[in-house]
Amino acid sequence: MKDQTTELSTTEPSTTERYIGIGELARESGCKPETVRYYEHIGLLPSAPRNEGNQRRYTRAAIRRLTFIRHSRDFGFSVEAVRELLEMADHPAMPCQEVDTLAKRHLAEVEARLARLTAVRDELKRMINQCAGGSVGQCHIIDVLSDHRLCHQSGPHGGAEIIG
Amino acid sequence: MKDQTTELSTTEPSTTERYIGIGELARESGCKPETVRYYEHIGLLPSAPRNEGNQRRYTRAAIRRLTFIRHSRDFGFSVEAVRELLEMADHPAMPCQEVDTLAKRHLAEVEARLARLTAVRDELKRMINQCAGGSVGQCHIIDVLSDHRLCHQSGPHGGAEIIG
DNA sequence: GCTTGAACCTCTAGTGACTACAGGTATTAC
DNA sequence: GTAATACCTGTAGTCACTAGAGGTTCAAGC
Repeated sequence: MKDQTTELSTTEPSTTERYIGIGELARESGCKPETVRYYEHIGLLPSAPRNEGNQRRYTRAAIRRLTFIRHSRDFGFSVEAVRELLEMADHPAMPCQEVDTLAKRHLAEVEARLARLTAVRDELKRMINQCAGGSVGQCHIIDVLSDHRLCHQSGPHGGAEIIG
Repeated sequence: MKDQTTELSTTEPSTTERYIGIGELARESGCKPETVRYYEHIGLLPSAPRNEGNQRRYTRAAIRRLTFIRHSRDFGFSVEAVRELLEMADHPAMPCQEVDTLAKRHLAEVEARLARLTAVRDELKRMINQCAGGSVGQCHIIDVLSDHRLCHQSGPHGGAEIIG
């Protein structure tokens, strides 16, 4: 189940390994060349070695590291959290408690977002269903948006920044 | 149930209405003075009249309009959608079909986000539960992040930008 | 060897929806 | 009169990229 390819550092290519360009790396790991350059710029990926024409050359190790990054981002971890996860993944002998803590904290945030988003969905559904379809002046949707007291939820819904 | 305060335009204060400052307006409608100025800047709120000292003065109508904006934003409507909703609310005689369409489109987006966020939550839970608590090298969380094939979900989770 | 087109390079600016700050002016309470 | 607070404008920063300008390098075909 577990092999030796877990290490995510991109150092030391083996003697005859094939190098790939940034385009192929991007395709293989599901992102764009611009994003790869951006990740290098902010230090999630190490500076890639260059060929004589100043173009970046990558090995398979870079694909693994970038895939890890993309996958972590897909899970909603922030770039800073990904930075910490990479740091941990680069030290396989360390205890994984910190990884666990990070994941649990993120889960808690995801669940909070889910709760707020669910409340928003329910309220949206309710206001759409109650719209009788007349003029704007009689529109229940506009009413609810005008007056918080018409909401079934008690508190505010949580702010747009929280629900996406 | 319905009164004459639905109109959201901030024109024509009645002869003896009390004016309030930007701070009180912000408090009353649940946002910050900076945000009020920002909304004026992007044209969601009309330019407020000023007193002799160049400070903005508002009436109750501004509170209603700003509350509508904040409430719509809390529901996750984009600023551009809020702009359209305000335009509609300002014309109460028009049919409310467009309002309905806007709300339904937004509901569909919210439901899509909910589905992706739920998938992320389930996968996060699974990987946290399967972590035996040893070293990073044996950590199931790191494994799953390294290798998409270990996910129960088939496709990608949808991208961080989508889940918030 | 030459040409063409794709891929690559750097650097800057833009996105959305605010938020924060700097450096100044006005109002209000005592 | 003075001190604290509220307000003003304008600019820059946030997050995680994305897009574009303007140029260079590479790979394939002739």
